Amino acid sequence: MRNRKFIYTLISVAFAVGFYIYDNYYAADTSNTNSAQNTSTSAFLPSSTTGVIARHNFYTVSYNENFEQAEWVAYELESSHIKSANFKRPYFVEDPQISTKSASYRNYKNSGYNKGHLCPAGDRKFSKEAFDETFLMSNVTPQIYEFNGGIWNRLEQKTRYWAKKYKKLYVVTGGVLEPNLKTIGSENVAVPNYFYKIILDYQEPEIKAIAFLMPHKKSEKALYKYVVSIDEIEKLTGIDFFPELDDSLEDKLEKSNSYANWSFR
DNA sequence: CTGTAGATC
DNA sequence: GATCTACAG
Repeated sequence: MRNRKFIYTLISVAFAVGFYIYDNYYAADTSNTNSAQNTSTSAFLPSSTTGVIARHNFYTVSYNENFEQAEWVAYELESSHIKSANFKRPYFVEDPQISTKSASYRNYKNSGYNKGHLCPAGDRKFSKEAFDETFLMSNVTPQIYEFNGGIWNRLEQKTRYWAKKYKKLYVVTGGVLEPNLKTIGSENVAVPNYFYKIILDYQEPEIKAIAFLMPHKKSEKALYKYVVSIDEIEKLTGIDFFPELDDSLEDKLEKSNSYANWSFR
């Protein structure tokens, strides 16, 4: 009888250990195989002029408290991320990782400006968690309706098209934060006069980059009209965009304002 | 896709 | 304030 009890105990322990191992393996496995994880861009993060960086699960923010918004938002965009799920939009909430508090959504109410995503919700549709994470107020900037839903939306769609075509992109987006901008709300959220988006395709043999600088206004012009060099955006923002790149490659990519390698379809 | 506003509890 | 539905480019 004592033997039998011992064997039962042994079996129970074996199951418990087995489950423990299985559980941990399974947990590790989902985080590794789910391409949703760790897309906050560990490589190629720009420099931060503020030192206030929030690493979220699906994108990274450098926040500038003076302007009550991000100076940049960076993330990876892979072809596998592009999905057409129809998630319900959640409410915008403050970013818990910003100690100085990201701007409240109340600043935008009746301001005449939309809450424009920097990391678009449409780029994070591979999971509800990723989608919802784009609705943090640190990922938002004031944009007029005609810009956000117009040429800016066109640029975001083109970026998704390139992600599908070129497989994997590193994207950096922000408003140009400069003195004397108009502000909205009680917290004085600055309204940028220009927005930029920089895209890196770090894939041999043809590593390529493209940068856009757009005036904050309605436009029907072709997207390529807004292509500039990364150097130009660095001059305007004081941000070093790809410090992790090999210097000679960085120089070459950043001084170019050619879009020859990018298909505008 | 990108968004907002009004009604309701 | 949260939630639902309707609507606009």
